[in-house]
Amino acid sequence: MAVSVEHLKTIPERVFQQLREAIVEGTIPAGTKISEAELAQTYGISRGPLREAISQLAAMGLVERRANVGARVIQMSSDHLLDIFRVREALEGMAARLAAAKMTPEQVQTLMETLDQHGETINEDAGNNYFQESGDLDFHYQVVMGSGSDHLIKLLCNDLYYLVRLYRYQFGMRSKRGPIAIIEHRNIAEAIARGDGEMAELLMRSHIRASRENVERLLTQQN
Amino acid sequence: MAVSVEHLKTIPERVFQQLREAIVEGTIPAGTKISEAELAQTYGISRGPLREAISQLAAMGLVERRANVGARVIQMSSDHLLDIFRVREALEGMAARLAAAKMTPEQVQTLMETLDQHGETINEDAGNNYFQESGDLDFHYQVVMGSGSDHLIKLLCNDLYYLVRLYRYQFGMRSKRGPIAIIEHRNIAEAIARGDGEMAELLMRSHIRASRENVERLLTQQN
DNA sequence: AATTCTAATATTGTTGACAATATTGAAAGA
DNA sequence: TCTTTCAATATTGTCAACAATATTAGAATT
Repeated sequence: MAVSVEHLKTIPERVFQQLREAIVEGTIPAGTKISEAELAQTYGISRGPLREAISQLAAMGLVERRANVGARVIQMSSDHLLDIFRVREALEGMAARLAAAKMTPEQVQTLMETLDQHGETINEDAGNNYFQESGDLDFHYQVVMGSGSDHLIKLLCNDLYYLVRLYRYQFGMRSKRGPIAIIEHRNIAEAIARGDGEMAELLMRSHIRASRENVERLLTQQN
Repeated sequence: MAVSVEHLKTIPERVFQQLREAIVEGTIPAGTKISEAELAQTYGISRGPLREAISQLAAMGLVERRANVGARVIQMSSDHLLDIFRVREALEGMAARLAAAKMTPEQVQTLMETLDQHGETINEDAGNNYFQESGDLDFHYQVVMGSGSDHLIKLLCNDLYYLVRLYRYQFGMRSKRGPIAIIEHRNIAEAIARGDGEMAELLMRSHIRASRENVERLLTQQN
């Protein structure tokens, strides 16, 4: 997922982004101790800015920090994961509702084109993999941006979606919901397109709830 | 509002809390430039830990930071304020739903007692002031804690409620919704008590929406 | 062998000095 | 008088050394 890199002005900002990506992709595996000395050397910086970056990671829940002991990459539990889905259901439901009222015709147009593209891709690779990884969040991302709510954008795009990506790397589930999910996406997009916020919220919540229930199922059967 | 002070282990944590309180209460007024040198001297610490504290404040949206320029206390706009209400509606609606499923009888008991107390208080001072300030957030706080969702607790109790308090100090509106609000609180609590999550969510959302619409009204008539 | 204590080591927390950037204000030119 | 330039100043960003705390390893004791 491409990330806009407008202002890597300061070292903490740059290192924060790099560490975040490394953690999300598993380059730094779950549970790993974050050694300040080691990382400082790796990035060729001093420990001051590094510590600020680590603070940010802790604030968004990617690492857990204990005083005088250090930080380690979060290890996501099932409870934690399901909890994230519930927050997403609430926030993204609201985002869809607002998007229906605020999205510009251009944004709606782009959204529809994205869905067309996903439709083709999903036929190509017979389903789930690519979609699960990248396309799904693309859709959600656009809806949230369309809501025009700075708070929703920050909470979802800057924080929660990174946790979602982390979970996908860590748990690595193959969901098979791809074909169904894309239909649900289309229904949501259409509700947004015709300005029906009530319905958009309803459908978005139901979409995310279904996703959560699917994960719940997979979790119980693999344990 | 009393704040649990278990771990002021490290300087950044302690100073973060102190600054947060000072900003919320207006001791450091909106728009004020945060001078690192000055504050470091005030608190008798060096700039390193102070900067970490400021980063945390920026992460939760209490100050805005620009590279090589500095941080200043946020000045809340009407849009910003209304945006917060929408996020609250989404998150607290979900919190109420979960609370209905998860709250222990003891927690429900405590919640009811809190409401009784508020009922008396509100009769005493004929209405709005005390309630608006402290009691209202008490209720919401308890519901969120009862949800058992770590993410909701963090987002609401650690972040958003401070912004809400900041707005109350900054805008200083007298709402007159006190008596109505307390009835709504009671209805929500009863839905939670009988385990009706669906209804609890509905009522909580409607409660917060009414609050937002009230603020919206006050904003347009005073401008 | 297991446990407790202690000293050595390693890691995080904090500081003060230095570097880089932005702001200010006065002088010069239009 | 207004604008522009540029040097002086102040402020933020970064670093490397020092202090405080936690972890580890080994010796002593049971």
